[in-house]
Amino acid sequence: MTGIKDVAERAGLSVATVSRALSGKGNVSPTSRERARAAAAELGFVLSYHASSLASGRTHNVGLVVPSVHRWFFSAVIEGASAALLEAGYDLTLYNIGENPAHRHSVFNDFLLRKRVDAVIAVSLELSEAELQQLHAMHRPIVGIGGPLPGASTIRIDDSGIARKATNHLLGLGHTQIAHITGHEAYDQDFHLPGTRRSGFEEAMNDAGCPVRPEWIVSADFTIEGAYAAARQLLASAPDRPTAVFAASDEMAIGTILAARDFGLRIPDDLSVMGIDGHDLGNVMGLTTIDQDAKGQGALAVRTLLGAITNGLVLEPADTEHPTSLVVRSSTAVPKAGAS
Amino acid sequence: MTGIKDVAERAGLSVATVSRALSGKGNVSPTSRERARAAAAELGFVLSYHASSLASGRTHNVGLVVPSVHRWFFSAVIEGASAALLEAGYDLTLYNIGENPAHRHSVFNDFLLRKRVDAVIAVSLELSEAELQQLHAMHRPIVGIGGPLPGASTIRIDDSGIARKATNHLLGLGHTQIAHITGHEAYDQDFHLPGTRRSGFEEAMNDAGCPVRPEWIVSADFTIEGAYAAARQLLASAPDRPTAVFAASDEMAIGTILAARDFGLRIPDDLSVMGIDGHDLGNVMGLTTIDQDAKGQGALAVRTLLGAITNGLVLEPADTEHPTSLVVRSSTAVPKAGAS
DNA sequence: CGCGTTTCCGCAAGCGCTTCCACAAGATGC
DNA sequence: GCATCTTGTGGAAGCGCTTGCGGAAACGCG
Repeated sequence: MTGIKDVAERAGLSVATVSRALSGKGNVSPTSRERARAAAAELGFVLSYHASSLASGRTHNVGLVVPSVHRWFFSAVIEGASAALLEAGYDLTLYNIGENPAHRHSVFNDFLLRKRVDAVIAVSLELSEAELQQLHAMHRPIVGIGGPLPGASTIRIDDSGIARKATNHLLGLGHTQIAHITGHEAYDQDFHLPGTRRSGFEEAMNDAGCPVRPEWIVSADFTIEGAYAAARQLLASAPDRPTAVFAASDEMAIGTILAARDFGLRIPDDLSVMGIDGHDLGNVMGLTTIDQDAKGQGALAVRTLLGAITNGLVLEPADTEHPTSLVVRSSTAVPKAGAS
Repeated sequence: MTGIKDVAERAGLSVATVSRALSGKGNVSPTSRERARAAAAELGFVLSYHASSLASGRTHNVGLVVPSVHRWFFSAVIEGASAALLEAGYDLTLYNIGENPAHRHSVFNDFLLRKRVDAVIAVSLELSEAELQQLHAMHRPIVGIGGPLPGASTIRIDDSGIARKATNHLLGLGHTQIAHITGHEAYDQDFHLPGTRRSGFEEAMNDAGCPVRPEWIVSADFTIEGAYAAARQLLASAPDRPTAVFAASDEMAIGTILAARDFGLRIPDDLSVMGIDGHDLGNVMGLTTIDQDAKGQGALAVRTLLGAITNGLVLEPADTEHPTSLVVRSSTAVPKAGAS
């Protein structure tokens, strides 16, 4: 294997100068810099990042902790973060927690402590006291996405506001009989997200003077499958059916649409449906939604961290609100005349 | 930061012995081993993997190169691989190539050569000569999934066989008017996968004495959206419509089902649809499919690589065929009497 | 032209581990 | 009884870089 020594020899420079030339730090004359570059290129030399990390303390590697890689939000964040990191020359180490508690435990008590990452992005994770402590014990910048993360900077969206905005969209079309699909309570304990969106919904309804019917608030697990089942129950009773459904996520909105079709309901004629997210399938499904730009959130997290790393300053815990946008497609419309 | 030196001091042992005790290699008396462990635990000590890698040449890190993290197959492979790696104490570095050619270039010419990974898993990537060369220049074990990878071990499924199996399922139900949704030619150049599945389809049709109608073979880009558009065209002409569609992937089958619904076609009464994959949505959509266990393939790739790493032997290029299974759900049925 | 600055560069000391080697005991063989 | 293994341990030499330090060369200024 060719090392920096070989490059130095070939370039007729010292190892130190080659190191500085290639990393761009320190004063190196343009001539030497060019010679170092040329020699490295000719030899196909690429720095050993282990050695580099060991010597410099910088790993050029960011850890990304996610609860799952399958669900839309997480894969979108990964996509956004990975592109931004690649661009910056950083590696991305993925820690996919999954369902297994043992895995979760080892990620926090082992993997993250290996001093292999310069920074950590944690996505939608509600951490225990102990986990939080381990995280901070790394003494590395941390950014949380999609959930609170005490002591760390977070990127979030205005969940309550967008729920109001979504509900107002339906109200504005003339709907008054609106159901809401929220997340299970278990999720609420973690991220408070279902509850926040739900209260946004209720506020908007109250402001409009529309009663919120408790039996029209059903919960699911944020997946298409789960919402499909929940929506089937909601839509089962023909005479007493909402004219619109606001789901707390696009995946649940899609499940609702699938369920509606099973009952022969036409979207949006018989039922308007909207969600929150900006899911890729939204386009095919004609889903009206509020786009939260998950990719952008991932990229922003990376920019935040890299800024902190290169400035060497400790990341001040701060909340950044990420913008969202209403995307109107064909799943929402004025309620059919005659529908109550 | 506490280092191995502190542990050694606390345990009353030499650094060398502590290293051996913690790694489990070399001869260490049970007493010393226990003392080392205890001291490490008390200090909350976790090895610096940089230093460890530098000294030992082993990184405890595997690189996973994927074209995208969004599409089902890739995220399933990631999920499977990540769990298996976590289990083994290995880190997973994710290289998401994406659409950007510059990213692709830097992954192969830069990132992978940083000597940070012990092995590489490449998923569904058709590599150029140069990329292949860079990959092999790492001198690390490589496993390919979902596509050929010259000079490396690969894990694959019997594409032709499962296409025949799928087609035979439809034929067995009594369908003769079967359409096929294949992948675009561009994909064929890469993975040969669409072509292989397509010929499996054609073989089965020929064997059954059913004519293959060229206008009933349409292509899409393997996504739900793409197949949705393609299927709309396919299904547009009411009088002359297939009674069944076999899509080369579940995502495309789902797109087909969505399109069929737009035309008021009932699944499976008016149209049987099946795919290949084992997509999570298959359940909700009632999709008959051939499950290829992508997670299992990811896990198998990891096991193969770890075996090679720990045995220190070069991985003999070998093809492993991963088993698949027919999953019959509600999207396929005997064709309606009266349909041609 | 001399002197203080600045720029560029090489030396060498690490970064925090692993592992080769040597060595001291205790175990074993004849 | 002595020679020979085996086992457990510590010393020390790296692994392949980065970077502080000091010297040499180039520069600016009166």
